[in-house]
Amino acid sequence: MPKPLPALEDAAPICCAPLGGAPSLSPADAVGLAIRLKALADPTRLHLLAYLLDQPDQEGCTCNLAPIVDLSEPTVSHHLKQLEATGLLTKERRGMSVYYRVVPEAIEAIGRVLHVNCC
Amino acid sequence: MPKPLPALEDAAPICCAPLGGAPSLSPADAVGLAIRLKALADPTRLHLLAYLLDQPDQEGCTCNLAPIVDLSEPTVSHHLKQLEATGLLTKERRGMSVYYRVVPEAIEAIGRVLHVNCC
DNA sequence: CGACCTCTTTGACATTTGTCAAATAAGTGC
DNA sequence: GCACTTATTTGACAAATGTCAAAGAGGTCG
Repeated sequence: MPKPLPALEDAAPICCAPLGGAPSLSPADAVGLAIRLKALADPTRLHLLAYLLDQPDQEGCTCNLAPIVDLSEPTVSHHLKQLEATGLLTKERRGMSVYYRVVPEAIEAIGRVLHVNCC
Repeated sequence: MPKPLPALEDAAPICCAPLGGAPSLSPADAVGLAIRLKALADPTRLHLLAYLLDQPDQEGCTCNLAPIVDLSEPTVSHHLKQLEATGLLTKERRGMSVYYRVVPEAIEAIGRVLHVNCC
């Protein structure tokens, strides 16, 4: 039985000790990191993030994003929900549309954990 | 049908343009990055990597690692194989044992892609 | 209200994943 | 060769994942 990854609320707060650091990765931190990495580990979600990062205001709405990745709106909605659940995106309703916006610090934070050697 | 992620050979060589960079993430790069991130996105594999990074020589053998993560040897072997397939570990047989060693540059490279804002 | 637009939820389905036990492979030493 | 140790492969299984169509929810505007 593959240990089911819990929702992020149950996981440790934002993980930051580098992977090989002095206080070795605790099991809870490993789970928290894994959840965040898994949210990132999908071509469609990476594509969505990259697209949003390239927008002037780093945001976009579902109906706008679905054509970009060439998937149905429900599917895109599903991906956006995952990205939001892990804090990689924020959502905001404005009128009829819902705008998703990148949280660059969240992406940065994950990147920092992977800094094993150099600066 | 969830597009099956191909083996890494088919994917782009080591990915390095930051996610939000000028040449927006190509589909091939997205797949390559996703494969690597997915290899990382598991608590057990993170645990294994963290443990290996903390060893003086950054290496260990299967029979040594299985107790660390409290899983059967076949399962650990399976995880190690994935890490090796994505270039995060190298393996080397010495006598009866097989030693796996971390490739810190590979982890670094992934971390760099996630550097969205600062230096 | 009612027609319309945008987005999310639900239900279904095939694929992938993590796990183990059992069998197999690779190496050592008698 | 044979017994033994270590590692991997195979086969099975439950759970998670990515996808869509259909139905529902939330807003807008006539």
